[in-house]
Amino acid sequence: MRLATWNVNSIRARVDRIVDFAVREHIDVLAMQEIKCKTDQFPFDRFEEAGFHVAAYGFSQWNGVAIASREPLTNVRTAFPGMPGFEKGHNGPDAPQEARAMGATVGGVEVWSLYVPNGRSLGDPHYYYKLDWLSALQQYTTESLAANPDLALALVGDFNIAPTDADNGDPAVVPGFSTHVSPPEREAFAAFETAGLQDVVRPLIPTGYTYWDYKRLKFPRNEGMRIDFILGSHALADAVTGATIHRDERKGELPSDHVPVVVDLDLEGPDDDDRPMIF
DNA sequence: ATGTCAGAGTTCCTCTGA
Repeated sequence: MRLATWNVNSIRARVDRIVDFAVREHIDVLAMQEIKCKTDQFPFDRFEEAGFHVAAYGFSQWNGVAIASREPLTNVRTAFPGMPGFEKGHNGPDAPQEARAMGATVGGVEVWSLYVPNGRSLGDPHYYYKLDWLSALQQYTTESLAANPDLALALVGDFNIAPTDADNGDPAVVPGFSTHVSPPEREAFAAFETAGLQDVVRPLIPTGYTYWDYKRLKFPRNEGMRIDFILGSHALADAVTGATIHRDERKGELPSDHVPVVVDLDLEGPDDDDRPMIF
């Protein structure tokens, strides 16, 4: 299985290049974030013509997540248990949930397409919403893997966190003043490792960014950030055979400000090697 | 220079979010 994640920054603005990419790169499962449309505005037909099933979820011009898959998606969910909401500048137990998470099972893998809240600025209500949201996701992950330690679980998407200083090449993002690099955000990211997940791309691609702001020639200057990740449980991580960050997708006409991150998975597992050969 | 985008409403500009 070839699994990809991409913050597309509006599916309608660039559906051509997204479907072209999925077909050209033989993507089996494409998790998308920031589709920026309502569910019924999603260009389902364009994906279906190319041979994909799609589940999409959005209810305003902001946020929105989707998963396209060669195989049918089952157990589609539009929130993880305990997912906090946000409304009118404040978070809290009564605030409505946003369209930031979609879970589905495909090919034996539980995949979550995630658009972690941006945080806006340190101390902003949105920043605490971000931390709460990550905490609830970590709790869900911990409980899922406690109940089923061999679950093939993939949390993929735009985490809006640069976990190390090497992941931040944008001089406008300053430790102590900016979101994405603050210790609480980095601790929230590291907590997924405690929960039993690992970044399955970094061992194969130690450096490089996945996002470059549109402003101020950030891409030509390579002042980007690594904020898009594929985190996997041990059952998923054991199956990884390759990874690619498609930096070229930041080039050309109408690019998203993020590029796709892809992993190849051999989910047949070691049992294949034990199977007797029959001639 | 917060120098770019995308979407929607207050529409052929201004606002919000990123």
